[in-house]
Amino acid sequence: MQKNKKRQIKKSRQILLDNNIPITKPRMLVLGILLKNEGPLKVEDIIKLSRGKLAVSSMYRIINNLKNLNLINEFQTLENTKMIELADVKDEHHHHIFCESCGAVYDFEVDSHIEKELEKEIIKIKSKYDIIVKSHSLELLGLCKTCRDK
Amino acid sequence: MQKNKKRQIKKSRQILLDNNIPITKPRMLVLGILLKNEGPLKVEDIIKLSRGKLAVSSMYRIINNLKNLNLINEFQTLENTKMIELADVKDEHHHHIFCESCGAVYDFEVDSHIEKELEKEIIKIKSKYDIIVKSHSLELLGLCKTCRDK
DNA sequence: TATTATTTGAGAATGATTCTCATTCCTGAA
DNA sequence: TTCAGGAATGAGAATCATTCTCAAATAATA
Ligand SMILES: [Mn+2]
Ligand SMILES: [Mn+2]
Ligand SMILES: [Zn+2]
Ligand SMILES: [Zn+2]
Repeated sequence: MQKNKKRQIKKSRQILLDNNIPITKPRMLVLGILLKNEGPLKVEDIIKLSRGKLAVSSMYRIINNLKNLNLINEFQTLENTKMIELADVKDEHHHHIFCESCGAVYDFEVDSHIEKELEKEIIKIKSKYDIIVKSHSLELLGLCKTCRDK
Repeated sequence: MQKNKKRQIKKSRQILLDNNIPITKPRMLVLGILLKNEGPLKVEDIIKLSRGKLAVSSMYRIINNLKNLNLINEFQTLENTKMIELADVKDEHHHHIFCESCGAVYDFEVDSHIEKELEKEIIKIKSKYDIIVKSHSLELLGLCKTCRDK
């Protein structure tokens, strides 16, 4: 576990170095939290997980920071709560499923062949709408097992 | 044009009747605005288009009203502004493309065969994640012609 | 038209996010 | 290693969207 933590610290530092922004305690803290919890987090969660070591205003500033560097994805839950997660590294790409009853969010990937198919289709859109498509997001809405069993 | 307006009024009234909620001036007004502008609107736009004939609080109440009846879709722009549009009627189904530069939002439909393909793929998700998928949303991010030309 | 429950309007209250600015912290040069 | 200058942070005020409250207006119904 200690090993893991060290690796995360190294990784956080590297991310900041790669992006030419100063290595500060608050930024290391936020990255550490995002690295440790791979799923998406609510702003509120990040605040809690930082256990008073981070001002709320700083947290928002840092998140916007990272967002501008395309280091994090942001999306909204069904109740319009903002959620944050580390961005996909190149190649990799994932989507989200929401349970419409309990609001849980799950990551998922589609088979690469359908992702390819999808992308082919998306490229056609350029000609139809005269828009060059840069990225896409697919979200599913459903009912998780726990909620179904109730 | 007058003809069109009358048709819209009739349609708005019918929507309210179908859903068993009282036909009131504010509700007719909001539905009229949503019917007239088929694209998605910001809350702010609806307020403007109602030209002082509608209290802000009422507008929010009515929107939530219609949302609970599944009569409208809601989504967020890139800048996290809420947008609203009349929901797809059965069968029909559409998606959105955002221009990441100017923020414009366009509706689009994917060819039915890929939509089918997509849905097939989505069904598999049930077994993988043990979630029954009810609906999906696909959003594209790109660059529109006007922005490209600049 | 009169009755009654529902809806509306106005503005207060709330909650999330941004802003401000004095203080603290990084970093690179000496 | 120390230090100076510029950038980042913390605390709380300000802003903005949305919800809440409740008295007054309105719609459905007979
Ligand atoms: Mn995710
Ligand atoms: Mn649309
Ligand atoms: Zn659930
Ligand atoms: Zn554009």
